[in-house]
Amino acid sequence: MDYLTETEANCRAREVLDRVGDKWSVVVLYNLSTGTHRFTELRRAIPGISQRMLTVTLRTLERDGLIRRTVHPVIPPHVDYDLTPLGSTLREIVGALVNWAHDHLEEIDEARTAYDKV
Amino acid sequence: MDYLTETEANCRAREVLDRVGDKWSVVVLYNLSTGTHRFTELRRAIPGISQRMLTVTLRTLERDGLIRRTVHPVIPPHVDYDLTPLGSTLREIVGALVNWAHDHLEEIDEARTAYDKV
DNA sequence: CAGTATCCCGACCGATACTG
DNA sequence: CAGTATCGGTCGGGATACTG
Repeated sequence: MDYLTETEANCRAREVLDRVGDKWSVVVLYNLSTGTHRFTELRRAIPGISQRMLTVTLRTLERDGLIRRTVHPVIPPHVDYDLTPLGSTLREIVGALVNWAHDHLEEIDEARTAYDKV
Repeated sequence: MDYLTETEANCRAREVLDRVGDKWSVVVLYNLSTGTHRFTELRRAIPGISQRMLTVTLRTLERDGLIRRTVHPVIPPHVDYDLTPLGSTLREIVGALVNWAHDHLEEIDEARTAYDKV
């Protein structure tokens, strides 16, 4: 693993990391890692996300060029979301992150409990 | 890459991802990836972080068992921070994330500009 | 179905001052 | 040096209602 200098790592990269690190982006990207999904599919797949926040998150990811929004002009409306090539370069990292969180949930819970006990 | 079911990926893991994904955690973890650092070293290394937020971030990471805080009882105070074994398991992922952000800054900027122009 | 549009509360976080 | 304490503004984000 190469390490960037402090300046490289911390200055502009922080802006980008803020994006990836907001409340819902990683989960949305993870769900789109498996392929194309519609708005309502994502809403169902992500417990707790509000309609507003799903919209906002999707727009932000689209603006950043990470996902593509495809509108099919039919009635009722049909909109598909999938990863762009740029978004696909995040697939591995996002997957690793979600797997890490899943694998270390209990360790973190234990650490918190131990910390709070003191 | 194995994909977790929606439920596995989204429920409890979201709590953990919120931690990793907050404003400063990734940057602090990244800086500690290179080894032990003192409070003021981190403060200098991370432009824009306030004293308060560095303290809060370090406490949270310590509580979650990701970093270790070592107080040397001398005057003036000397406190070291480094990754725990659990924290070390995040090293690769955090490094990949920071490198990704650094490598794709321009693409994202271009995507934003293009999106905003429409 | 896939959104907009508002309202509004609470937390996040920066600024500042103080301390063992 | 490495914090803690307090204040206050901003804004993330939930709830609700409405629409092409």
